[in-house]
Amino acid sequence: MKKLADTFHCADCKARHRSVFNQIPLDAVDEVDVGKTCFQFKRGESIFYEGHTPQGVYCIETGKVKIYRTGPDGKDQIVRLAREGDMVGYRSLLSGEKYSSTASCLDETTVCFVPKTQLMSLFAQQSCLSMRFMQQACHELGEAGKLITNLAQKSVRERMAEMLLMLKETFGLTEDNALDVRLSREELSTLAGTATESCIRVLSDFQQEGMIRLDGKRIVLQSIPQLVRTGRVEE
Amino acid sequence: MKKLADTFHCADCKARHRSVFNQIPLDAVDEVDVGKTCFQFKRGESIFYEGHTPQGVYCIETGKVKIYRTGPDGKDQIVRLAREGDMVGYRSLLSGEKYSSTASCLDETTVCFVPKTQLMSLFAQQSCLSMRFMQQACHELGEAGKLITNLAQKSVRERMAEMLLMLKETFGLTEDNALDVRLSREELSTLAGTATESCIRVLSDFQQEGMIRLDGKRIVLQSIPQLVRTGRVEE
DNA sequence: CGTTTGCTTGACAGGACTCAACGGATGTGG
DNA sequence: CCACATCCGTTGAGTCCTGTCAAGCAAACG
Repeated sequence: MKKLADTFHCADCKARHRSVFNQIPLDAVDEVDVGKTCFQFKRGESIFYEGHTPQGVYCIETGKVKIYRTGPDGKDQIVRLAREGDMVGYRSLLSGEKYSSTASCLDETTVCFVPKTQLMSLFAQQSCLSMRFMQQACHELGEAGKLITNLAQKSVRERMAEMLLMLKETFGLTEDNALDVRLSREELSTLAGTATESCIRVLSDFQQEGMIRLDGKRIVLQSIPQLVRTGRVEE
Repeated sequence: MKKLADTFHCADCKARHRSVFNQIPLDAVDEVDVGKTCFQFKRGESIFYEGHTPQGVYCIETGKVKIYRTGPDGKDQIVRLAREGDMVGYRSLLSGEKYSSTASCLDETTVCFVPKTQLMSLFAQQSCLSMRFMQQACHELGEAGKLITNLAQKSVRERMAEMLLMLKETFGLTEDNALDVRLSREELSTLAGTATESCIRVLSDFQQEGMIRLDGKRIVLQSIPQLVRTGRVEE
């Protein structure tokens, strides 16, 4: 982790259009910079830890982050993924609880830290902002409900197919249709809520069935309709 | 479902102290009544349905409600329980989505319906209110994360123990330590994310081990510490 | 009082996890 | 730049948990 000497400015941020700050008029957005500190993390480093007390929120400027909880056996469960423009750590701050999860970087990641006091003053100044945060929380709550139903009702095979599609939605594909994230087999299994070995077996099944092609850590999606069918994804 | 001729007044509501409206000063709380409609539901009736478009939010005046999603096989998964003072249906309204779940009454239940326009005008008038909604959503998001980890990592036995404790927290106990909710075996299994038969077997195991006593639909908790241990509940 | 719904038990099959072993990749330090 | 160590990915074997199917009985309900 490295504290950056000069801070990024929200006005310049490429990810602003997809962030919760996107409704704030351009001439007021400098207000968000007040009190801000920027950090750089390497792959594997953590932004915050389960059990600690939140002091503010982190907005991802570049990079990819996994948010996970550690279960009673010490096994991890990824509950959310985030990329540039996404907010992390706001959940616990706003509910007034300690962090219930750890945020760890999947890539080299730069984040802007907005302290609690500044966030609260922003809420007071920009009434649309608390609305946007609320929307965000409510949207994620819906996503969480979906995940709950899937974990409770779908087979490992179905969950794996769905997970691959979710990764596509979240991080997109490279030119050759590979998922644009670097995740270990263990992280994939943690996402799908299964054992690493089961995850590997299902992936190789998918490859034999022509749905995907494995190329080291890279996963190329070859037949999305087939993945949708095996994942029984609605909509 | 019965539309009530006269509406309840928030100022008189016994559940107001534990609702999201509890920060609004008493002399301003009548504002919440504006545009309100009150309904009465019998056990088994639904307040809203998955797929429909939200027009407002429902605040429970008396009664108990389950919020559940229907999975691809038509199997239900309860994602949340609510009681008097709790808000239902706000998630979808505020994220601007259709209902992702159905709310169904476990008891005779009376609710106050606050239309969307009125809620928005309340947000504008009472800045603390949007803050309270946000807190609520963020808190539930934490609960959802807990549920996700449990479903992914715990055994049916462990989840059942945890569920019984959760029901105790949510609805409390009668004088003789029975859970103060009426849930069928099928609803219990839907809560724990398991099959009805598995649910029944685990309950009868728990009874033989002296943790609980079954008396028809009533479940008497006899050893809470033992339940905590078998559920591996943290905190 | 018949019909339907819910509860319970048994038998069975199969999915998914655990344990163990091995080769390959990755990374580190001398 | 090489040797070593560790981590990661993969495969096989075995077990057990958990879901499904079927049937009987009790309870609720109109």
